[in-house]
Amino acid sequence: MKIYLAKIFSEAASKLNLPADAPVFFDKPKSEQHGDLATNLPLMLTKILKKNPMEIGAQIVESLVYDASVIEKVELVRPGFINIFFNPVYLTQIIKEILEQKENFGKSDKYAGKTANVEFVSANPTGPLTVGHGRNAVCGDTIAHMLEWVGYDVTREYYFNNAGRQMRVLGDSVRLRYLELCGQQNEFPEDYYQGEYIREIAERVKAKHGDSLLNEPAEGIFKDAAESEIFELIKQSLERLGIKHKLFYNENTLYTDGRIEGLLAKFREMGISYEKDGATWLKLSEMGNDQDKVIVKNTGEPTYRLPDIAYHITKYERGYDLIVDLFGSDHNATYPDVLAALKVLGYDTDKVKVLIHQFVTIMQGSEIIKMSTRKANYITLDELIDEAGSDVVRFFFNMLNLGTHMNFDLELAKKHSDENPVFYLQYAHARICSIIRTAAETGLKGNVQNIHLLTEPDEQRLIKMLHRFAEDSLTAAEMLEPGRIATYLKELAATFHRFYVSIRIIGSEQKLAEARLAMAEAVKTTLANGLGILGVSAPERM
RNA sequence: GCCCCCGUAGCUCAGUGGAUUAGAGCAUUGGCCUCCGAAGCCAUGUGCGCAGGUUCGAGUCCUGCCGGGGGCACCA
Repeated sequence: MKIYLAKIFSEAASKLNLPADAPVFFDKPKSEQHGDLATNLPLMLTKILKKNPMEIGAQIVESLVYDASVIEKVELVRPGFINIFFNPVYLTQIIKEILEQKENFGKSDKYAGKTANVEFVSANPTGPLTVGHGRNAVCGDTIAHMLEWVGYDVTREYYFNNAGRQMRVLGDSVRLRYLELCGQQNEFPEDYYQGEYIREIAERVKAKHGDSLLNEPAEGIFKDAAESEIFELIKQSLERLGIKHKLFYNENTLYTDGRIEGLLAKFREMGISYEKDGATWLKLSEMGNDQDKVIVKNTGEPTYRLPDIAYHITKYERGYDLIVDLFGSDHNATYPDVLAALKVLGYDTDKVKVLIHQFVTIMQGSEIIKMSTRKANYITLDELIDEAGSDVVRFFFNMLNLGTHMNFDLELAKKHSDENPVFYLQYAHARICSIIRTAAETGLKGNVQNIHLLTEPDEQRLIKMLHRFAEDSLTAAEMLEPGRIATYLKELAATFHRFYVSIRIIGSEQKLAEARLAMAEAVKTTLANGLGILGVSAPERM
């Protein structure tokens, strides 16, 4: 649609000898009276041509050559907008397209042949996933879906670290609980993992090994048991939300395959690292960042920055066209270091999109719940799924833009009533399914032969919504914003519900009824496709 | 002290520099089912944190301030 407009406008522009690079930009006007699409081109050209915008507009409109079966009317209004009205009959053709393309309707092949890597969740296996991780998990998966929707071949990846201090403490936490179970009282440090799941792991270790591990160090059996059990829990939680990573990348492999050493050598060779106080520093201040940072501690252990850089290099080497990292806002200070280093090393950092989602504030009633894995003060993602269900959880996280500081209302999420926004969409889908069932009983079936009859305002509004799907889902993918899909679907559902109450399908004149039913099926398909991107089910009945 | 994010209706949030009139949902109040599913529809509102600036035009861009969240470790 916009492509066609761009074409006829550029033809007009060349006739008028207007600058070819003029910013032709079409926009959906807020008011229906202003047409279906509008451009402010005359206003934009005022500056360049130093002429009255209305004069420029008049010339453009005069030179426009368009097909009357596509565009019904073009009008110029003050102070310098050109409004375009589409031909209603032409618009109805979309219904035919949708019913032919079915689950593929709205997809784009714009990025076909490209590959993308989406790294998300990436929580270390120190405890069950919390509601806070839920946002990252759901949005990451939806972003991956969106990229697939527009043609990318996507690798969903989970990066984790099973070495380091956190994991030692975890192993030792299990060890101490085990000793307790064996009758050896001990002081359980406050900064150890307090969660009940630690005891459960210790119980299973004891069931398997009895008292034989009294002198076993934390690092071995205890840590390994904790890691594998917790990782299983995490994978199960994710699976309940329909999330499956293709690759779990262990930070440790970066050490065993020599990448860390190699990278350090490279930094030395390039003269961008130096030794001070027994530690190795990276000259980030020379790369435009605030200050130099330590990459190897005086204990000889690297800080997270070094493996992070090495890890991203592996992503480049694996040849992705797009690299997406989704982090919580607690990481917002770390990624600039990594990007700066990559840039100095000669990598194209434009390929990397670092997305930061803001934290989730959990509200239970009016009470704010502060969460901490260490203190075992949290609501797990599993508990939330138990109570609210996967669809609600996915929709809640998907319906907000990443930058929004989210207030997650547990009470609302648990309510299976009209207060819960996800049901609004699912209901529209189920309602259409019901209509189709009822119609079938009387032998009525959708038919695209007569869709040109759909010219009522409520029908046209709905048809125009259908036109927006492909474009809106492409924009959502390019902007990496799941919330846009949800916003679109809410509008589509609302438009359908309004149509439903004002216009009858079954019971109207046969040809009209068939056309309307075909349109309803198109809406159903579009809703299902959109919900599919979000990972939310489209039920036939509720 | 510095950096990132946010501030839109009572509440949760949309809003890609444009048009007399800034939108949804929930909550409130009042209507709508002998008729395709009322988990729906219609009606109901003194709202863009404050102050400047850029622009023909600012919720949207810039600066400052106020308020909230997250960071600024030889923790990840």
